[in-house]
Amino acid sequence: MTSAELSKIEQKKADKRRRLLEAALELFAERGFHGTAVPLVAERAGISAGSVYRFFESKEALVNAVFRDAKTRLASALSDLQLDEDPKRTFDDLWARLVRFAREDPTAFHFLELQDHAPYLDDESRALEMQVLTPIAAACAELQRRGTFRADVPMDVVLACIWGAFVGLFKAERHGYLSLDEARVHQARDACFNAFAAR
Amino acid sequence: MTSAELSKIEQKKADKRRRLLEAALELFAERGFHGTAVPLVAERAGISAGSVYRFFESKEALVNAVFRDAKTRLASALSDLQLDEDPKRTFDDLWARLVRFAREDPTAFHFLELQDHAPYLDDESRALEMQVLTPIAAACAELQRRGTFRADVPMDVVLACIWGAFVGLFKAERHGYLSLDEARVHQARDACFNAFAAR
DNA sequence: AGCCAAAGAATGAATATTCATTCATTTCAT
DNA sequence: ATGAAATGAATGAATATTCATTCTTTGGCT
Repeated sequence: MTSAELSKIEQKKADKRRRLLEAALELFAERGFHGTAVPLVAERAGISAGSVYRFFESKEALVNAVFRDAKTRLASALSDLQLDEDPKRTFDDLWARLVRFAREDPTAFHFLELQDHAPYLDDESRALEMQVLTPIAAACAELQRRGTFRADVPMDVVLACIWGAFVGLFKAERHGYLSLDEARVHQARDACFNAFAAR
Repeated sequence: MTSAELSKIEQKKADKRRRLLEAALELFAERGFHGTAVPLVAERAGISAGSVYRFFESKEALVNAVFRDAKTRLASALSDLQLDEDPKRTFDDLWARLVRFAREDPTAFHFLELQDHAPYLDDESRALEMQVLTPIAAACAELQRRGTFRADVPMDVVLACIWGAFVGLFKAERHGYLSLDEARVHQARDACFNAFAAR
């Protein structure tokens, strides 16, 4: 067996794994963990039910892998946030990255929104929760330090409100209450900024 | 049979129904619909598994009843919102009512947050979704009409952000990211107001 | 009142179904 | 031809729902 052939097989295997993760992401996002049957995931991924267990030792292991995958993608969308001279730019950059993730990976966004803090997530998955908040918190903290954001409102409150508003915005769009063009996304962004801007 | 005796039995039956709805609310909020076994709900309600079906024809019918119950309570917490002379007062009243509901009925709040738009909700339950948004939308619309809120940001966006921020705030508290005293709740309220206040 | 038969409510074991997981068999690549 | 990979029917545990039985209440009768 040549190394080229080996890699071909590895590639095929990796591809199946990817399809499996994607199918699971879609179905879990749509119907929840307990509401999704493993054979259905297998079918959507184009593999047999039995083969699922060649990749993941249990349904729980699968959902944790899906979670880590999605969370990691979100975290990397927020990594290397630039702290610009102009504080508003810093905020705009943060917001733009969030929007980009929600637009480019809407299923992952939906999944993370639903499965957060679920009891079937293991410790390693739990640990990842922070990793996303950290860069957002850092950006907000910097805005506070510079006096752009009011210093009297605790970090936690700022974060919860901004993140909540963002999630609410895209959830409303998903449910058809709302259609978000770029102008509206910018209005919402500026509203969130103004909410905590020092006067 | 006297009417007093009749009412005693009716009362007992109504009491069981209430316990059943409450147990279901708690468990569904905690573990989700598919993650909750009917016999467990029965046990927590202090009745037998079989008796559940004397009250509700199926698990789906049960979850829909729970949903309507919770949604109705939230709706009534927002009914008769006062439109004060002072626009800020109107907003503060709205916010205070939301806080009151989230504090007095946290399980219902949590449940509604999770089960919104779930596929097992029927048309009647879906119809109720609006009922809650309506008074909030009316209050915000009035604030826009009076020029307190900027008129260039669409209603939908204002609503989604404020509701999202509110939910995010209490979700963060539930997850232990945050502890909310009255001062912080007021800060968040004022931040939401400022977010959309005309300058 | 006090008793009794009929109706109704409640029970929880039994049933039917669904679903995660396993494994004997087949397919495929080398 | 051989071993790894894949399959999907078989397994068994879990679970929604049913139903034969038990218990409670009711309302007529003396």
